[in-house]
Amino acid sequence: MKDEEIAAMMRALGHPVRLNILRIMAQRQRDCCCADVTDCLPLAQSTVSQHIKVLVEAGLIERRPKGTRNCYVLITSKFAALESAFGKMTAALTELSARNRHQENKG
Amino acid sequence: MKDEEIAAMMRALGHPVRLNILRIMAQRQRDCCCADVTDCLPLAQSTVSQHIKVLVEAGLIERRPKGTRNCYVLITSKFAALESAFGKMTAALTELSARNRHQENKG
DNA sequence: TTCTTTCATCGTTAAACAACGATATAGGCG
DNA sequence: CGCCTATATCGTTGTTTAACGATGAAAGAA
Repeated sequence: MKDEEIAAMMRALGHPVRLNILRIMAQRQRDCCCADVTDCLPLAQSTVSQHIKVLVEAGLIERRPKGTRNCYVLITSKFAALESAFGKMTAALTELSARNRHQENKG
Repeated sequence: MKDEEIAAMMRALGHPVRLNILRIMAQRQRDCCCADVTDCLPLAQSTVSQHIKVLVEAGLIERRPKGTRNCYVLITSKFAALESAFGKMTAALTELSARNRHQENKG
């Protein structure tokens, strides 16, 4: 996973409303459409739709047209991939950082 | 860890240059100052300093004045905390999402 | 066909971000 | 003290984001 892609997903997750939207979508029994999310938030429908679009474009959720509504589902594989990539990055940073501190103590 | 804090860290990580800066800081042997980072990037010093500020304010790195320079070190505990929070969130989302799909298949 | 519902998109506004060059401050050196 | 170095901050510019109300398109009901 390239930095650009990781950063794009992080950016999509970098807004509390969008974290909330993801939880609402996950908690919702069965289908979850835009109106369901809007009902749970003090935001205009257009604003919610815009946030949803950001999540779709980041590849974190999927749109499924269903009659007159659009249902959204999480793409769990993408969350897993991001978690893995982030974990690897954190491990690398932490390891290098620790090694440097070790040398610092010696010098 | 609250959504607002998670989102703030995610936002700070949501730019490829900042991911790069973190790697540069971690890879660097011993101290890492602003000039060291700037040397590795095709960006103005002021721009790099600004990115560093974002990382400091997100609580991901720490500034340590050292003579005429400022050294920066990763706060590994914050990375661990974020990784943990993100992992929990992902697990919750995935679990709920899977349960809903299960019920969907039944209904 | 006509009305209703759902929702994405448009247009707007204000705020935040990203990049730059220029400036200012603070620590060391002569 | 005066000079140099490192770097944070200022001011500017152009871009992106976040929020809203209004509009428009598509599916279904009357």
